[in-house]
Amino acid sequence: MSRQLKLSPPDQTGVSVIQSQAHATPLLSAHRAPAGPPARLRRPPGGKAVSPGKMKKPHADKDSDEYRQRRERNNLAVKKSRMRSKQKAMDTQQRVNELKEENERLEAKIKLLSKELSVLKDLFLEHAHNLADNVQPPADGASPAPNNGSANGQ
Amino acid sequence: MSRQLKLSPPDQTGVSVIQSQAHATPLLSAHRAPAGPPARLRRPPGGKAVSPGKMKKPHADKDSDEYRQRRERNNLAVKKSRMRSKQKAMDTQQRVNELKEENERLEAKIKLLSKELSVLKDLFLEHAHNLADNVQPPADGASPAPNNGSANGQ
DNA sequence: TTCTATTGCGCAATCT
DNA sequence: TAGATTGCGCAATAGA
Repeated sequence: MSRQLKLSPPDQTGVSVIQSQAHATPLLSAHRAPAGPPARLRRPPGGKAVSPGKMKKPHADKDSDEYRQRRERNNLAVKKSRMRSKQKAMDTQQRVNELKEENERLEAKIKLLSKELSVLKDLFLEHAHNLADNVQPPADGASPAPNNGSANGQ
Repeated sequence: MSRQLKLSPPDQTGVSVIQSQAHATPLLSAHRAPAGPPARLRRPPGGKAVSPGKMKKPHADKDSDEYRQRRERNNLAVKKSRMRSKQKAMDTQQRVNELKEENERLEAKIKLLSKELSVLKDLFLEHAHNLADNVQPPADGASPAPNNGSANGQ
């Protein structure tokens, strides 16, 4: 992850650079691999071909038994790692779906509660009026109870 | 994506299958590449080395100008595709974070509404009692009003 | 059929 | 030292 950010040369632009030498050299060149030729043309059967005593540490000959074992283990590790990566991506997507559903449930609940609240508020106001009417005995010819009211708090 | 599902041998389960032959064969073998040797040992500079007149259609020689152009275009496409893939993964992760926040907000709102509802219900009951007391002037020893009520909707 | 997009793979450099 | 990651290019093949 950080390797790229720390060491590798900018190849994000890529194309042009590669293009210029694409035909001349098979490819790979601006990357790492201090002692790593294209890998396809590497190690032409016949000799080291890379000037002996120059490479830091080829680790082992390509034919080496140890080399193959290392490669094999790494290949397995790579597969494993990639599998995990994909699984993780799928899990994340799944998580999104779950959260979406959860959200819908919560919104529905909010809607319900809001409705209930509204109804109760109306009832409350109505009763409050009734109470007031009772406390105030009807006198004169005034209208008994204009118990109307903008009973809407929502 | 679907290639795997249609043609390639089941390696989604992966590991085990691969493992079985991993050591035996150097590498690459159960996959495609009908005419594609390991690629690392392929075309050792000096000769075709793959028995001339055998391959169905190598498309073009590795040295071919057209071949390099095709490879180059594909390499670009690959980079592009992988970039998209990673971006998508990041977006999905971001989506998860957003949904989580949204959820918290909704839950908080539900908590608030529930509390409001609770308070209002209590008030309502209280007022109902008061109303009943006023309406029913104290007489005898009978209970003034059966104003009870299962005021619980939740 | 051709061209691009995807995907599995192995390699090598790095990271842990 | 070994396993885990990651960028890369290749080849097969899916998709248009």
